[in-house]
Amino acid sequence: MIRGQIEDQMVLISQLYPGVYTQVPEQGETKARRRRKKSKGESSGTVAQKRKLSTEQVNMLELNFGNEHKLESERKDRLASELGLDPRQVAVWFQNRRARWKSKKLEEEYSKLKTVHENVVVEKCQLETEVLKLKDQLTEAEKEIHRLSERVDGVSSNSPTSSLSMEAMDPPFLGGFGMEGFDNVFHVPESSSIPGMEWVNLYM
DNA sequence: AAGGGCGCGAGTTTACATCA
DNA sequence: TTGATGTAAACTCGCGCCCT
Repeated sequence: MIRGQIEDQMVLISQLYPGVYTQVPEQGETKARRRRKKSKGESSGTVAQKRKLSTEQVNMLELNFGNEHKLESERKDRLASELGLDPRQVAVWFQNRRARWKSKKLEEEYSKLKTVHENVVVEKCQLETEVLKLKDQLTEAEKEIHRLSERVDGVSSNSPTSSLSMEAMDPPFLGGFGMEGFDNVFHVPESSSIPGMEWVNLYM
């Protein structure tokens, strides 16, 4: 069916352009055309080749391209004869089509990476906010611990346990050690708890 | 190893269509 | 009508691979 339409079109084209695709009409043209550089195979009498493949030709080529992007010479010759084209035209079409395909792929890839990057940036902001929040909580916890230890000292200043100083009670990662170096790694999800740090959760 | 033929990718040129 | 712009077809160049 499509094959029949293509053949009809080929007949029409061959009537319009005797010497199919190797010449363009020189007289009575509706538009002035720039002269094309001669290709290797062109004889001195011929000028440019006909441009724009027909819809059917393109459809058939697209169908073939969909099956396989590479073009073996046997398939090229078969396609060329089926479509009434020069094998060289088929080869060129496939080359250009591969280039377009690659370009489109790159665009898609770029678009995906851009989306991923945007998501990562948002996540980074959320994590930074979380870190700030946790720092605040930590500061509050330190203050609370300080208040409690002062109360304990005041009540039993003479008891044997009174030697329990603030420094001794502090977890090693608090106070003197500071948190500056852990900005990027100290992330505690809101819903989770850390073994051995349950006391922190009391203040959350 | 050398060199010729061939196909391919990348980049460019050319012809044409479309639109403001 | 015309110039700008986009796109497809064709071209050029350089490279790698294969064969002799």
